[in-house]
Amino acid sequence: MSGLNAPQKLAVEYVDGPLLVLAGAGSGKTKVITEKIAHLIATGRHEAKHVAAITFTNKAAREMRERVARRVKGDKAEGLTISTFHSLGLKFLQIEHERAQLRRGFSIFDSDDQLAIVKDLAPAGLKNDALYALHNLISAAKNNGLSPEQAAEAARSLREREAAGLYARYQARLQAFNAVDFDDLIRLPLLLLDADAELAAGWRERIRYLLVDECQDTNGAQYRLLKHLAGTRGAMTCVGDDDQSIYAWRGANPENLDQLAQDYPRIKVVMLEQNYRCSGRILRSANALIAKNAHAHPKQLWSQHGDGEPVRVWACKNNEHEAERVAAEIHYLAQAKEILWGEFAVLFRGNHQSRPLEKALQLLRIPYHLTGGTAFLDRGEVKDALSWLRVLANPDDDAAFLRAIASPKREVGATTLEKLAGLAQQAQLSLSKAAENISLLKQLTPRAANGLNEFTGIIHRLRDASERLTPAELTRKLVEQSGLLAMIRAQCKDEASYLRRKENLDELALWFENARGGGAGELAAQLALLTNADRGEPGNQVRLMSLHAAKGLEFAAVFVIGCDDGNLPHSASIEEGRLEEERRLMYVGITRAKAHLYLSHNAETKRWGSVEHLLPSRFLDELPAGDLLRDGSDPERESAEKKIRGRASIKEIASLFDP
DNA sequence: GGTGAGCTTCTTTAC
DNA sequence: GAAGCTCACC
Repeated sequence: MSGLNAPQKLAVEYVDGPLLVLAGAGSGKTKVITEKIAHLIATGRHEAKHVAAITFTNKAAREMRERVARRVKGDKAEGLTISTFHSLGLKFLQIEHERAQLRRGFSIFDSDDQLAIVKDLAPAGLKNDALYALHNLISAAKNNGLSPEQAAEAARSLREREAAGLYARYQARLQAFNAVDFDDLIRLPLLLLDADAELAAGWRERIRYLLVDECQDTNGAQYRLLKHLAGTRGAMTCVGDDDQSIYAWRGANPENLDQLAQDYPRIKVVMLEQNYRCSGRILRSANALIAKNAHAHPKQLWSQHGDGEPVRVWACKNNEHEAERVAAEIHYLAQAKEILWGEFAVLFRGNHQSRPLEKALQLLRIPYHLTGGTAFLDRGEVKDALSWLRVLANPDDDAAFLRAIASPKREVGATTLEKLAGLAQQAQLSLSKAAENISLLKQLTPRAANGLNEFTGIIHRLRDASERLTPAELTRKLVEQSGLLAMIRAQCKDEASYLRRKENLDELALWFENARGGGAGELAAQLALLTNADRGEPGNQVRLMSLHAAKGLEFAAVFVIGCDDGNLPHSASIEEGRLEEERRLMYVGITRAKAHLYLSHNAETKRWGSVEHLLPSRFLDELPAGDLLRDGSDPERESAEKKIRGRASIKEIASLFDP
């Protein structure tokens, strides 16, 4: 174990009881976790198969897996669990599915599927935001580990009581579909562990040492789950930073960090306050910003680094201008400072902000990798194929059936489906099973029955074949036999768009090829937990991602774009009084940078087609003026720098490639 | 039952 | 400014 400072060393070596590591940004917390895993294994304290590290994003899990692989060689790391809370919950449910009253191949409902249930059950005519609100209330109850009954008892308003009633029916619907939603991946394991001490003991036997990253992001249910896994002996290390709590909107409860000390009075607390990442000016900016938040336990982050470059604050005309400046500056810095493409990151509040950037980077032939969002899984053709896989694995998945039966169209329309739904309900069957039922089919028009028969036939053939095929092969076969490929071919007017969509389907199959464990159904469930962030290896490419996705990463040069009031902080968060979380988000962005930091704002932006005027983010005013270099504040320096860069516009740089 | 024109409507973030 | 929805029409 090399290169650890005293508190880091203490955190790694302390294994005699529960440990809380309060780790400031850039203080080496991932290093502590990976070193600790290596330490636990190397000292023979625990075999790898009894150690589990939990993170919040798949990306963080992968990052940690890579770092552990570099640190622990050979088969020593065999059986080590590094996964997200949700992946662990999924694994738990796939093993314990019977106790959870789920059948093998159960589906995971994504946000769209979930909302569709709410829409179906809620009073007709509710607007989208009311439906979202209801779903959020259900989700909040689940995140607190409440059952529908408990939610009803806890309800403090009419709205909440109505939502609790809806929750009960929502859950019944999921049960009927042999499906779970994201929240159930935490709630159901918790429910089972609460109810069965033996089961809990069994899982503690499997997971004898637990490490939890980003502990401030745990919600109520996750916190109780981790207590189950750690048990009363508290064989665990929790790492967290309340200043980087940015997930309250999905139920995260940073007070869980304090709760730990109450639940484990013997807990040892280690503070990591030395920042190894940021230059002096960057760190001072971050410290000044976060000091505006109320703190129960203020940290003092310090660093041995020199001042470094000033933090640049750019006033841009609009998003295109901003993107062009960023691209040109990256182009310049890469040459002048010999910074690799992969050491640049452009961070933004919303994923849609990447578009102008992509254009500008393409213009300059700068390779980039866009992570974040769920764009891949949201592609229509990918959803279609996944729906087919879900029906194959889970005949009770009505949501998947409804999508699959309509892609491609086979003369089964809304009228038939409504009729089928009625018949299915009477017979207590799922849609897919009802469609296989001859006597039920007789009650439909011959044309509709034909269409359903055709569908059922294909499903049966694929299901038979699925036993001999790998998930990847099954996916490829399905794409052909379902008629999906032909449908895409017919829909696409030009060859290029056909190929692009076909490629997405190829990529789906490829993902299955590289994934391990389970049949197509299990893999399809795992896939539901992935986002764009988890696709492909980002090579030596400029990284484009949301501020949320950037947590835990570091780069030589960071551009935080769109520092506009209303965007960062976001207007919705301002209205809901979540300004401190927005400030933490900005803090996370700033502290990703090692040497070069750029914060840009815009005079105007286009929103839904029309132009909107903007003011700079209020957070920019909270930064120490002495460490900033604002546009226009130092004309002499600016003109000197312009001379060094030697070019006026991105067009001129681009013309070097395309004369 | 399927299709396209014309209308409305906007989750930021992610498992 | 795109995506989804409704409705008239084939």
